Formats: sequence, structure tokens, C-alpha cells
Amino acid sequence: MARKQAPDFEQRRDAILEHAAKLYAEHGFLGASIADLAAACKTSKSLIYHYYPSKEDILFDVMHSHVRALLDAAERVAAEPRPPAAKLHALTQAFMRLYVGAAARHKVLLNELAQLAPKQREVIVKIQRRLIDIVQEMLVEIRPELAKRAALKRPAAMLYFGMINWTHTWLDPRGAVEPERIAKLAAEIFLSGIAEKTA
Amino acid sequence: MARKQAPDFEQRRDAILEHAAKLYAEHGFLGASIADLAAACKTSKSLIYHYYPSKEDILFDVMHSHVRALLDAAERVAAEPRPPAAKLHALTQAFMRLYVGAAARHKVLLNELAQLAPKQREVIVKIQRRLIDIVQEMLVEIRPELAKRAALKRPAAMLYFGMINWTHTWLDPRGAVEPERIAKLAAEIFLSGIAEKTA
DNA sequence: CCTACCGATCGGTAGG
DNA sequence: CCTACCGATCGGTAGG
Repeated sequence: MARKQAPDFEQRRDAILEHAAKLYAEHGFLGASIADLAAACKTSKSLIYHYYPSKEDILFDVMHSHVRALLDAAERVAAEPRPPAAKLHALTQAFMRLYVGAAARHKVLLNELAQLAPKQREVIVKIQRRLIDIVQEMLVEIRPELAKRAALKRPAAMLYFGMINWTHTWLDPRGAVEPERIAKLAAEIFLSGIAEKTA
Repeated sequence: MARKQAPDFEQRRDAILEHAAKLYAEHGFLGASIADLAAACKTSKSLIYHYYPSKEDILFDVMHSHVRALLDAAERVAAEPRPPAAKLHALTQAFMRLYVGAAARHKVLLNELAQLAPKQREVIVKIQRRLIDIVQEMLVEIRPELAKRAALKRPAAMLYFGMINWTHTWLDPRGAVEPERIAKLAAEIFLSGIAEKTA
């Protein structure tokens, strides 16, 4: 009879993931070894390999868990029956909460995509594309004129992502200006901007 | 008597720098070895070490040459006797030209700062701070109200940098929408946005 | 006889 | 400017 999985399997796995995200965010994926990760988790390398088949699979899981959370949040907001501008505000707040709550995973997602094997990278990129599509659709709802200028849809969405994704390099969650305020400012700047300038 | 430097010393050094920028942009600093760099330059590892004392010094030079070019361009635009909004437009165009013309160096500057030793990192960060200051001053010229809301000055400047720095992840210089047009769109969105929303 | 985990060490390759 | 190497450390796996 097969023995049961350890009762805390999921918790242990998640603890490894969280330590890995921190190490990879700080030193880069290649700059942090499995030995470093094992030390941070206060176990052995073998224990890490019991939970993950390879170092790259850990990186994939760090990115995948985060990008899935972003997509879930975005789909939830997109489905709300609200005016489109209010949706973009809500989406920006939701993104900012996830960025702050999972800052290490976010940084890894943005910096280490190139370290993934093509197949795994494609899984992440596909989810990211769905995120971009959701934002594009919101922008068209806000400025229907954008639908006629199809070439500008993607650039507009990417400029929006630039504003909020870049915050991970400078925003201090315990700084003078709270993340909620920054999210509000970013959404306001973007909404006024495209309202005036893409018509 | 000391032998003269090779007449093409500077050109060779610059060729190394350019190949290094490309390799580090594609594989990451830690993912590209000195042997890879030597192969790309069609020489030996020893030749590389003739021009640079260490791998890290190559990384520093890649970043330093680029951030200096950005600062020079920004200071030139800031000194022009023009209306502040026109200056921000000109600055955005100047940044975009440098990002496109030195895409690999730009990517390395944004992704590999953590791989530098603290002393060298500080040199780069100081120049980056001067860049941010120049943008902040322009924003205050555009919206004098920002001076009274000091806490928002830096966030506003960083949201601007987010928009344009992030372009390196998605902007194709040979795509349907030219970089000049993206720069114009970004500056317009930002100018209308802060005009309306930070008063 | 399984899963969970350890200390020790593998073959290869890094920067120098 | 090259080949021949070094001390160290890498990701991954062995036996028990």
C-alpha cells in the first residue's frame, strides 16, 4: 500500500517557492544556486529535488503562480458590470495589490523570462498575452475610436503596463505615498491622456 | 620605452562592448561567459582580458557608456530655450532614439544593475538620479502645482520613465508603428494626464 | 516495500 | 595573443 504524501506537502512546496522568488529577485536566477535555496529553507539540496525535478521548474512555478494570479484578478474585474473607466481603475488597484503582495515573484516574472526553456516560456507568454488583451479591450471600451486605429491599440496597452509594471523598481510599499495612491495617479494620468489624445 | 597602444585600440574595445551588450541582453550577464564573448568577437579569452581586467568591468562599461549618453542628451534638451511641454516632447524623442539605437545596452542597464559591485553600482545609480531630477524639474515647469505636492513629484517622474523604459520589451523598431510615433503618444498621454490630474 | 529525506559526491564548466 | 591549466562551484544524483 502506497504511503500517503506528507500532510504539509503543499505548505513546504510553497515555502520553497517563496524563498526561491526572493533569492531569484535579489541575485537573479543564475546568481542563486540550489544550495543557496536549500540554505534559505534550512534543508538540504536533496529535499529541494524531492519537491521539484529541476531548478528551471522552480523558476517556472514562481512565474506561473504569479501570472495566473494576475490573470484571475483581471478576468474578475473585466466581468464586473461597471463603466469601463471604473474597471480600469479597479484593475490597476488589483494589479498594484498583487505587485506589492508578491513583489519578489513579480520582479522574477519581469526579469527572468529568458532563462526559461522555450516550451515553458511559451506557457507564460500566452497568459501574459491574455492579460494584454483584457487591457486592450478595456481601452477600446473607454475610447471606441481606438478600434478604428487598430495599430495604436497594443502600443496604448503597453504604455499602460509600462507605467504600472515599472513601479517594482522604485515603489516602496512603506514609503510616503501609498501604493493605492500611485495606482490611482497612474490610472488617472492614463485615462485623461488617452481620452484626449487618441481620438 | 613603453610600446604604443594599438592604433585601433578604441575600436576594438568598442566592438567588444557591443558584442557584450548583445550577449548580456539576450542571455543575462551570468548566462553569457567570457568564452562566449571571445567567440562572438572571433578572438580568445585572453584578448578580452587584455582590454578589460574583469567580466564585471565589461558590464560596468556597457551600462556606463549608455547612461552617460542618456544624461548628455537630457542635459542638452533641458538647456534649450523652449516651452516646458515642448522640452518633454523633445526629451522623449531623444530617449527613444537612444533606446532604439542602443537597445542591447538599454536592456542590460535595466536588467543587470544587481550584478554590479556596490561601488560601481553607485556610480550608475548617481547618474540615473540626475536623469530623474531633470525630468522632475521639467514636470514642475509644466505643472507648477507639483512643487507644492512634493511627495508626488518623484512618483510622477517614475510613471513617465515606466512608460518609455518599458518599451524595450515590446517595441519593434521595424514594426507598424514607428518609435517616433510611440514617443509622441507617450509624451502626449503623460502631458494631458498630469495637466488634468495633479492640479 | 514504500516515501521522505540525509551526507557525500558525481561529471562538467565557470572565471581567471 | 594562444593553449594549458588552476581552485571553486555549478546543477543534479548516488547509496542507504
